Amino acid sequence: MARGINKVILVGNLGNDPEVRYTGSGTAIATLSVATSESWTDKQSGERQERTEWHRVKMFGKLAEIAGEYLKKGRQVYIEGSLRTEKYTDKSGVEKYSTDIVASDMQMLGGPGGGEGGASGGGFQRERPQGGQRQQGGGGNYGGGYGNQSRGGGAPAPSAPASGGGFEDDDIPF
Amino acid sequence: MARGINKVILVGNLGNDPEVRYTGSGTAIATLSVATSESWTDKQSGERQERTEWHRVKMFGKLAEIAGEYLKKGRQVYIEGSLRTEKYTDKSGVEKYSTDIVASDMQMLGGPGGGEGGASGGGFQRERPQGGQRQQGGGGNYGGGYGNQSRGGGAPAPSAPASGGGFEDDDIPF
Amino acid sequence: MARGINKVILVGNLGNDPEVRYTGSGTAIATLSVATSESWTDKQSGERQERTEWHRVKMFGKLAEIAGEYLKKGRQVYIEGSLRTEKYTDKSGVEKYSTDIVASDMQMLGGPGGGEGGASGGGFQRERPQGGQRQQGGGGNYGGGYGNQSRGGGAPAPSAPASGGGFEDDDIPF
Amino acid sequence: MARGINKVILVGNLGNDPEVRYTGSGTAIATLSVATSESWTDKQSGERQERTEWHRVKMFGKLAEIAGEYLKKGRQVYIEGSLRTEKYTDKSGVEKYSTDIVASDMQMLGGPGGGEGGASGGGFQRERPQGGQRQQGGGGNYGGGYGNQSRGGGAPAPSAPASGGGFEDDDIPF
DNA sequence: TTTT
DNA sequence: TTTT
Repeated sequence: MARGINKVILVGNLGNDPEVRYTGSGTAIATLSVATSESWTDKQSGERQERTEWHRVKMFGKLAEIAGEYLKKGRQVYIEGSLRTEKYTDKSGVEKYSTDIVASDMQMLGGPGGGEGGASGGGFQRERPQGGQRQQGGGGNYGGGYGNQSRGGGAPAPSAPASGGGFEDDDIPF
Repeated sequence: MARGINKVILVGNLGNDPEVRYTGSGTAIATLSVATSESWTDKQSGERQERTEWHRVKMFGKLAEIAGEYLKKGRQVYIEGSLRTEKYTDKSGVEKYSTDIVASDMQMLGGPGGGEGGASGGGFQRERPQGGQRQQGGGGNYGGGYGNQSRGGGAPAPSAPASGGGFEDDDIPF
Repeated sequence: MARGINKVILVGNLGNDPEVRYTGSGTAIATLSVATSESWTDKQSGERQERTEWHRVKMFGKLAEIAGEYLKKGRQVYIEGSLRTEKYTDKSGVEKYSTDIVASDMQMLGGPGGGEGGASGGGFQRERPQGGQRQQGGGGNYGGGYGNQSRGGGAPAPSAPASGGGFEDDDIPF
Repeated sequence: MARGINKVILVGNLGNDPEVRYTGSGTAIATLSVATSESWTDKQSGERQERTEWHRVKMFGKLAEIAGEYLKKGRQVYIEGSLRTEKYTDKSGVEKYSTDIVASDMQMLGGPGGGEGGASGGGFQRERPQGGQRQQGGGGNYGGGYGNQSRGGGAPAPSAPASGGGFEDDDIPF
């Protein structure tokens, strides 16, 4: 359980192709660099200004694999995740902090190459949700699959109603 | 998979105790009425105005059970979910539309009874996330458990790395 | 001030060109129909399923004008707004409810025509924020300008339609 | 205008009273330390784990003043803002990065002292929105006022510190 | 009514 | 390092 909400939503463009690595146990880890930018006209100078913010986004497991396969430099993406700040000591012994966004959901948007990138692979479809819930919040993007795994730790909650358990639509008293 | 993001975030108070029903197969379904309000001063009359928006929120499974057990009228909650509009025909044969928020996450906030309501029950804890991902977006609230079940359909995605699979912290190349 | 958060975030495609109308006082009102969809494989039948959710989005003022000018059927958009449910009586005297999303921010995403649609008009740039705050939350999209006006009252943006200008409720063509 | 969405939503508790400073031109700047935490049961050890994430949140102007007046250590808050990473060189000449959340909206939630903290001050009410728009996204919280000023430039709210008022970068005590 |  |  949580005490708190720690949520980040980004829509931006990749500055580079994703970097994908694998852990000893074979879990993919992707790192993305995502730019969000804005521009405005300076009131005093009247000049056009621009500021770009770069976000380091980490993805794990299936989501990382999809990122590695379909995302490319320049591509526009929607990312949902949470902030995680890590403290580390660099080679010179200096303590530093680094803030990442750990993605729980990702969705490719239009843009360069935007058209062809749909995850057509057979492994990513979502299965029929239980509980009469055809529709799911935030839902249905590539994070769906990995979200499962990562949010709740692999096994379904013990108390979850058995799947395939005769939940008929006309049972649903909406 | 999805084409699109359909996300609602509410922080509001319950107008009533949740109504909980059960499907034939035993899945709990809770309906909540959540108020979000705002007030402002009318520019012309200078009078104080207020508008309250009432949201009908549906929850399923474990999340519904927690709502039924811990949420009470007046309680302040955080809700995350998605919009679902249903078309139905009322008793007099009139076609109507009804828009619900299907919750994927919920978190009790302070307020009346706010202090004691933490889900202390043993069944709701999240298990250790895999993939070196100690932390999860939005995550970690009561929706975590049910999110699993509902987002991906019970069983973990087949391709998920085996849990308990020797994923050591020092494997994580952050 | 508010007691509560009432926030909607959509990424979807327009089912039609926006409909733009004007109030008696000249404020533009745009209505958009935005689809978010998802698909999954039914666990029992093994068949591919799809569900599309249609959202009615309202925009006002500058934001509505930009929508009318740049958005087209098929276009992918990011929308941020809030839920507003209206009760009304139809021609046959039946009470009905209708839930809209009142947009406070909008951003055109890639997709059909995605490349050319940037708001190049001279009136929409943001000026230099004060307070050392170069960067602003959510900020910087087309909603920025109108958000000003609508979120805080205060001094309407110079280009905003004059307030107090006979904007009667029955002018509102919802 | 923007190309991108950079949005953070937090619900957490303050680790300390806010620190409030003022720039040379009189703009308030508040720094908050907000904790979001989650706990889970480690699958291997079966032990209870907890991880707390600390977020540094910056507020400016009116929002900062409200924070300074009403927020206290332990208080639960809703924060909406955007990520901003600053590069700086510490005293020993080491380059470091620091990631803040620049708040655009804030709302006090229940909790210690949660009941009494409503912004009763006369200056914060929102005025009647124009355009038939009684209701506003996310809107209506304390960020409304300052959001105006910071999001769009345009005409600063009347009570906003004078723009162009010698707010130099080296005034900014980040 | 969109999109993939 | 992206994008417009």
